[in-house]
Amino acid sequence: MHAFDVLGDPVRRRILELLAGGEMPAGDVVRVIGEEFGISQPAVSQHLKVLRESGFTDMRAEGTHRVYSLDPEPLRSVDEWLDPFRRFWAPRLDALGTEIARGKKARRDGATPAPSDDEEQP
Amino acid sequence: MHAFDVLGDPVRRRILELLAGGEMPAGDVVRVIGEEFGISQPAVSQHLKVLRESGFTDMRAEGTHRVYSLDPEPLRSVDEWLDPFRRFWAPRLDALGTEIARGKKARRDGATPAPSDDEEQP
DNA sequence: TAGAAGTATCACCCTTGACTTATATTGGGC
DNA sequence: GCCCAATATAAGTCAAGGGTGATACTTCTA
Repeated sequence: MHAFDVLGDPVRRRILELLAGGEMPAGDVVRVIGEEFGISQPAVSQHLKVLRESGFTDMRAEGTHRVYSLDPEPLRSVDEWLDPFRRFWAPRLDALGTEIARGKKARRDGATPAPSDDEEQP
Repeated sequence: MHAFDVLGDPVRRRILELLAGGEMPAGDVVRVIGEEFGISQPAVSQHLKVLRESGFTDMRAEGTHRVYSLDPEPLRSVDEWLDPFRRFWAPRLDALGTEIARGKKARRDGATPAPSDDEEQP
């Protein structure tokens, strides 16, 4: 399952938000999510499974408890996917000068400004 | 449809990448996506509809053509949703812009980017 | 005005995924 | 050793969404 599919479900997004606050046993997740979304223990368990298998969480056993924690890797990938778009709303971040220069130059040359990535110029 | 659901589809993600390179008539999108994914014109048109209705794109008519362009707002929301998680992979969230600039500079200077954070100081 | 190009919409099929209830599994305490 | 608590898995239902071919709509052009 692709990272964006995983994040497509509001329950899973909420679970990740919970885990961003620190590790948590499955039971606690079930309780909170159960209250907030009105779904059963198996439903939550299945969401935890998806998160686990897609790499969003780590899990360790502690007695009969399963303690879940956030693994940021997939979120980081999502963040990276956003990179080429970021220039649309974060003009001052990163290589703005370069981008503007290229855009102006391209326009001067009669081309459509290229979007793709940032390389620096001489 | 929630932004993350929209992004859950690889075809739609690809269309957004295309539009990040500049506005494009539906026909061009159909051609490129058709080649890359092997799906029909109606399929692409339906994806464009989803993108339009969920705010990811703007559209204007130009004769019989429909010219699509990127609207960054929803992607920006996604980016914001990531904020609370960024501390897991971005050192010094409080100065993110600065950090990115510094990283770029370091790379330009020929330094190998360190895998772990926290090796530089103010 | 007819016809073609460009695009959207319709009606339908099929798969996928998010639930449910019931049950299996495993560890701790008595 | 038993039983309960904590969690996972199984089996089944249902709705949503993505695909297709057919068709409608609109605007240029001959």
